[in-house]
Amino acid sequence: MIRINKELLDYFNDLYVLQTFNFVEKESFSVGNFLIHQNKKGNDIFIIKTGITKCFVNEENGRDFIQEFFGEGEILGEIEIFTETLSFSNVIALTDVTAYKIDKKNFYKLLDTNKDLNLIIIRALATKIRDTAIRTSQQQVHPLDYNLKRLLRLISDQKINFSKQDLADYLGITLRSLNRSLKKS
Amino acid sequence: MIRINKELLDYFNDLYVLQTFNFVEKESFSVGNFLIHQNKKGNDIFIIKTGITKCFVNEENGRDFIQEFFGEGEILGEIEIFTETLSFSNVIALTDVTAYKIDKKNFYKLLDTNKDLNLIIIRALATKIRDTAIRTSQQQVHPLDYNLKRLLRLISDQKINFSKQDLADYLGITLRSLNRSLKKS
DNA sequence: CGCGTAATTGAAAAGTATCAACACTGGTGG
DNA sequence: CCACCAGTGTTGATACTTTTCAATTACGCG
Repeated sequence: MIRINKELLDYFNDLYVLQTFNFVEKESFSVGNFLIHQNKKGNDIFIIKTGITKCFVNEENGRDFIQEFFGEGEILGEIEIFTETLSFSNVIALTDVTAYKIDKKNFYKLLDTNKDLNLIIIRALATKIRDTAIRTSQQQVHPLDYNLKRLLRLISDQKINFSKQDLADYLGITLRSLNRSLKKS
Repeated sequence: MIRINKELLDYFNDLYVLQTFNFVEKESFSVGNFLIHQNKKGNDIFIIKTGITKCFVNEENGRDFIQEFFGEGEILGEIEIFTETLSFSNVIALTDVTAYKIDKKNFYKLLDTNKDLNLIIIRALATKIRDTAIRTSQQQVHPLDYNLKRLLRLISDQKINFSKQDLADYLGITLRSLNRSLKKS
């Protein structure tokens, strides 16, 4: 449930360490800070180096829906850049986070000069589509208890503690329903 | 709700007509035929030239969830190729469909030699992610009546008639619930 | 016409949301 | 040191929504 992308992480670690491309910056975010704001224009992409983030959409009715949790090596902000649209989601640091940052112009330059990276990005996007599609179809089609059991299994593998509200938002249900289902099982 | 991708369509139309790349085939599918089978290995990507397809996941409990309807210029089967996994969904022809087809090896060759195409594919994937994310969060967070009203508005723009079952599967609800909600409004 | 598929509807059961009250925790300031 | 507060978590009662099951009607086509 916390996605990582070792391939991308390695790539940007090298890029940064070897200084083969001088436009990669490193930036830090404390717990609770936003990396990306919904409905704002984004001019940078981030590659998470350490830490965990939460990507969520805030709907007009006040409820949040968590798209996914992103960890090491995951890329953020690329959708906005490629589709030339405003951000459709927020990204917030759940732990302290460090991330590589590149602005739009230089990211395109990097893609233009490094053929390898094109395929790596394509794979990253394809994986995002696949994971998201699988998760959303399962959540839509199965009852809460079933989804929660699966989620609890996934969580037990992680070191981080998720708040109950985040779990509810991830499942697309209310906190009350989450607690009831937890009680039953 | 029926996604199209003019950029990709133009690209492959040219490729086919100008014969600049000889490994693009054209294939036809009649209504109800499968372009892609869930849990099967796929070795080709398709670009829809004409017609409309339905991409849906069949869950073990028998229910279907419709990921999306794809029309002209949309690419199919690319996720399986890029992530090197079995198909996670079915794709079926809702109308008669014609599509360009390229096998994995030649698709990679094409990507390798045509830099333009890399960015076009990246944009296509990014758009898929964005559209899917926006739709699923709205469906999870809003009540049925709200979602149905939005959907009906989208449908009215299309020439094709969707079955009630498909609409229900698209919304992730039962046919009975769809009918009740339709009655009310 | 007759058959199969799609669409409609009712009634009861199951699942979720809403509202509201209360418990626990870790600060912060008097 | 304690009172207070804000954030998080828990629980009950009730209303509402959706599913399940089942029966019936409408429609297209050989």
